[in-house]
This record gives sequence, C-alpha cells and structure tokens, in this order.
Amino acid sequence: MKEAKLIEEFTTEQRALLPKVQLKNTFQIDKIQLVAGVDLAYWDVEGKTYGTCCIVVIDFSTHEVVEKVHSYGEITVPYISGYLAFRELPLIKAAAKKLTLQPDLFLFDGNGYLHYRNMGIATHASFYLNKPTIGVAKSYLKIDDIDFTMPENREGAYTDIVINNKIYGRALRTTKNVKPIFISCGNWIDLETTTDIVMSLVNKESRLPIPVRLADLETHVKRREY
DNA sequence: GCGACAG
DNA sequence: ATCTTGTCGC
Repeated sequence: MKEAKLIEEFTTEQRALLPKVQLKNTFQIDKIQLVAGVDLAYWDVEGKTYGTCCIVVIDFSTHEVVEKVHSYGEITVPYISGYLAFRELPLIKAAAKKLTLQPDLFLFDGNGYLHYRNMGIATHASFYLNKPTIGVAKSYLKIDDIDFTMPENREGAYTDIVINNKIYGRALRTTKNVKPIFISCGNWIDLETTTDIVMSLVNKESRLPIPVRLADLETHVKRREY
C-alpha cells in the first residue's frame, strides 16, 4: 500500500525534531507540583477505529487527582512500530487543549528517547505540549538487536539500556516481584530525574506511575460511555 | 512462508 | 491496543 510513503514522511519529521531534544532539566524538581498521565484506548465500529485520549493530572506530593480531561474521535493513522506518535498525537493535542491547569510534567504510555530514532511519543509530544516529558513503556522495544539486562528483583533496581554507546533508557523494577517497566527521557529532563520521579509515583497498587495508571483506567471508563 | 512488533 | 475465565501466588 502507501504505508511506505507514510513511513518516509514520518521519518523525515522525526529526524528534523531530534536536534531540538535536550536531555537535561529545564526545571527544579522541588518546583514540580502537577504531573499528568496520558493514555488512549481504542475500539472498532463498522470497520472504523475510534479512540479516546485521557489526561489525568495529580498533585505531585499528595497524589490527589486535580483534573481529568479527555478527547474522542476516529483514528485514521495505522499503528506502525516506531511511529506511535503520529497515530496518537491528534487526540492528545485535543485533550491537552481542554486542560485548565498547566501540568509541570507529562508522563506517557510509550517510549521517549528509547526509540529507533530517539523520537518516541513522549519526546515527540513534548514539542506540542511545551513541557518536560517522560516515556513509560510496559514492554521492551528492541533496537539494533540489543536486549536489556534484567534488573535485580528488588524495589528500585534498574539497568541502563545502552545502544551504540548511548544510554537510551532504563529497565526499572518499580516493585519487588513484578516485571520491570522501560523508562526513558522524553525531553527537557535527564535520566536520573526521570528515574526519581517515576519511583516517587509508584506504590504497591501500581507498578506503573500513578498518573499513567489512572489515565489508563479512565480511558476504559470513557470507552464504555461511547 | 516466518518472525517482529512501544500502543 | 483489543478479544477474554479461571487460576496460581503473595
């Protein structure tokens, strides 16, 4: 089909954005008050695919939910590994536009710098949200045939994911006896801070950062309503 | 035909 | 992502 044409176009856009990525903090961690989690859910109706994007904002210190917004619409871009942002960004932008509060940081269900061209959805989306972002993936995206090293079975244990002598991200065991998650910088943040923030947002109930977990739950609720 | 493959 | 019950384990 013309999927090859899309991939060529998408790749060009990702390569153009890459030089603008900065893996260093543009904020003070003790100034962070509001963090947002972003996730989407999909379903099919009469051959068409629809989706809803939910953003849940919580207070960084109390974990209290302070705002929830969502968007809904038809999904036209297919899922292609490495190009998730192009499929999900339209609904993400629409939902973000409805926010009345301004989160200091956004966490995504998907990768950031840990990506074939270092331009996963968390990194890509930062340019539209103009805020620091973090990528949180539940499964490992293998790049250049490099496997990750399993971290020790201990809360907070992690291993760096090194590809071509660059640290792309980390396999992080957020809780003992659970599978690791794969975190990476989105933009305007460093990997140490990324790790600290993710660890401060997990608890016994969720191996995923709370905002991402809540956004995921919210998408299921919204899908039932449509 | 077979294997890969964030969500 | 989504289709889906029970079941093993802490």
